[in-house]
Amino acid sequence: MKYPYTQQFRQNLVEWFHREQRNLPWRHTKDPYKIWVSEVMLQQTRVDTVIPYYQRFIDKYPTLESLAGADEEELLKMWEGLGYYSRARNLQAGVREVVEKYGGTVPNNRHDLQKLKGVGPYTAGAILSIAYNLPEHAVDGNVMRVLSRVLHITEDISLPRTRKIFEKAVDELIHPDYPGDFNQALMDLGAMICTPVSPKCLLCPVREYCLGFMEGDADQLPIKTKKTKSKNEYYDVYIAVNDGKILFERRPSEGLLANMWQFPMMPKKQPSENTWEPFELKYNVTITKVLEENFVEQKHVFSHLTWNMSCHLIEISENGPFPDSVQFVTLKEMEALPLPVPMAKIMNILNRYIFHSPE
DNA sequence: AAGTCGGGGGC
DNA sequence: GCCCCAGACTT
Repeated sequence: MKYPYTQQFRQNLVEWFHREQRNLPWRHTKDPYKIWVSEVMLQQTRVDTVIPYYQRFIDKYPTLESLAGADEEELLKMWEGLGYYSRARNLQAGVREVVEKYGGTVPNNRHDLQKLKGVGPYTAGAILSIAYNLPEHAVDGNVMRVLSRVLHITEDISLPRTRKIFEKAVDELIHPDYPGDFNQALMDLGAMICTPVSPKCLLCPVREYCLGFMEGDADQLPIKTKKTKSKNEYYDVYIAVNDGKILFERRPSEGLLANMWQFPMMPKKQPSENTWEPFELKYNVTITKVLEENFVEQKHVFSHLTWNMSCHLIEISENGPFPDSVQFVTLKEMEALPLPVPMAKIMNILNRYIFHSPE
């Protein structure tokens, strides 16, 4: 049976949005480039986290051309702490494609947009509807949650194919006069009212048209089965000092935390495994003094794995030669390098140790 | 379809 | 601790 409240739902939702929408930095522009930047940053990332990054990023790269010409390490530094760093590289690659193939104008059709690096079905729809005011669906986790309740859709949203059901639903529901506002209204509703736990149905502007609310099981939706299991990884981390400089290395250009910088790390199968000699061999250094054998134990949880790091503070002799990815850097030089959060944590502890140590 | 890819906030 | 977030890409 067909959903009978299409007209009222879309109208009440958009009217509510026009009254209650959040004041967000990227809502003061229709520049497709800036909308694009915001949407990429918002992938799997909360609004409150993104806001300061977005503002710094637009200040530094105010135009598509400025981002196209940016230095990659500087770009990564701007993204530092935001996570999913391939987003930054893909965004720059996409922007460069637009400069080269489309003369600097962001495409206004789904076909060309989705061919750009880092632009998938959601981001394409968001750019099209918000920047170009076109009636295109932009289905994310938020929209699936809201519409699973409104339309009482009980398909498992953890299955990739389920997204198509919601895209079709949006195609029918979307407000033809305010497509961008409609899509953003679904987001705001999901963020403020139709929340994952304890949805505020009594405050909802469209509860009269919500099948889930009528059934009384809105808070049980959406159905999501798949659960992620994470595994433990163990490392020795060597903070290796020589003449005021610290041994540092750039991670490989692909995979986890690609191209970001770290203290040298030796993977261990067991926490008890000893990697001191393998470390000397791998990095071609000699340990001359152990300053703090157990400097700090640091744990860092990623979405799919956990790093358990045993950090050691040592002095080494500079043997070399070293590959390009390995360098001695001063604390000052280190500040300019993009560090993943687990390394920034260790860095903070090291700074406190150096500058505030009681001894 | 399942894994990979960060980090933080809320409970 | 666990869940989820304005997802995309690879295999």
